[in-house]
Amino acid sequence: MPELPEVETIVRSLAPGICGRVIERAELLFKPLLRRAPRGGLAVLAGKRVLNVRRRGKMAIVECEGGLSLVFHLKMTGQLLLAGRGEARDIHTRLVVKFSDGGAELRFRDIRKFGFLLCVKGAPESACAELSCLGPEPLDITIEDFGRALSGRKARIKGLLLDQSVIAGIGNIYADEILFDSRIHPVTRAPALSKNDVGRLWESTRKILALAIDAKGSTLRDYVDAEGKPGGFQLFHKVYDREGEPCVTCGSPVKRIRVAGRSSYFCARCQRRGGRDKAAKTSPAAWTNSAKKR
DNA sequence: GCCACTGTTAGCAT
DNA sequence: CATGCTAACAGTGG
Repeated sequence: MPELPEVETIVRSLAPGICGRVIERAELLFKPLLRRAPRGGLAVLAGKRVLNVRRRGKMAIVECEGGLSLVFHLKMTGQLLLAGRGEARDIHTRLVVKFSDGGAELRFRDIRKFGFLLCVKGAPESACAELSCLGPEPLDITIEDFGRALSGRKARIKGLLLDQSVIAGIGNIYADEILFDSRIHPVTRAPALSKNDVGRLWESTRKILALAIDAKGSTLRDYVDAEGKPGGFQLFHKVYDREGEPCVTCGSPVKRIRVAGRSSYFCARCQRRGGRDKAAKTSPAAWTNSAKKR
């Protein structure tokens, strides 16, 4: 489940535990996890110090000496965990990174085996397509660029929010929560969004993701941070996984439909179809145009 | 037991 | 090109 807030929480909880430490060796327990690596594989990491841990979209990046980086995608059930060398590991552990100080090791655990790891040399953003194809970070993007990202698109807004090349880091849970907060129906096509809609969507995106990070992410099932602690934002979900329960705003039952191949929860009364404020209907492109004028 | 469903997205068909 | 399904995997719940 790790979406942007969960990966951000993982990165923040992992960084103090491994930054500055020297890697002794990495044990790859499930070979297909490693999608790409320099010749010789993960052995190149031996003796390298961890310099930094950061997030891009839903990916976690561990930057090491020698221009080497580990890029993790956790997909549905991946976890990055700090664990003492003696701590029991289960059959779902796919990678173990040991440090020469003999302290806590980094483990990648993944039940469904969808997750992947890249070991790249050089600036990760230019060294791997998985990162370079990502759209802007939702917490960094300006309202003008957000409108620009949607302009010219004809797909349903929910699908676009989930499209990592449009905007990076949003997944099924937060897409639904963001759409509810901005009172936009998930099947609304981008061209039907008014300027006002796009403005609210931008604001809700920032608001929901920031609140979720504050709460350390949402734990539905597998997600925990590097210390094994669950998040708390699931307690604040207003529509996700609440089919049939009353809308927290108007009391009408939360609906569930299929959009972009995913379960999508929304309130049919609060989230009207085809964009909200028809009177002021303006395509997302208007954001681009009005932004250029200023 | 069988079937539907799950937080993602690459790959393929339209 | 953009868009929209489906499969990849393992587990859970009806």
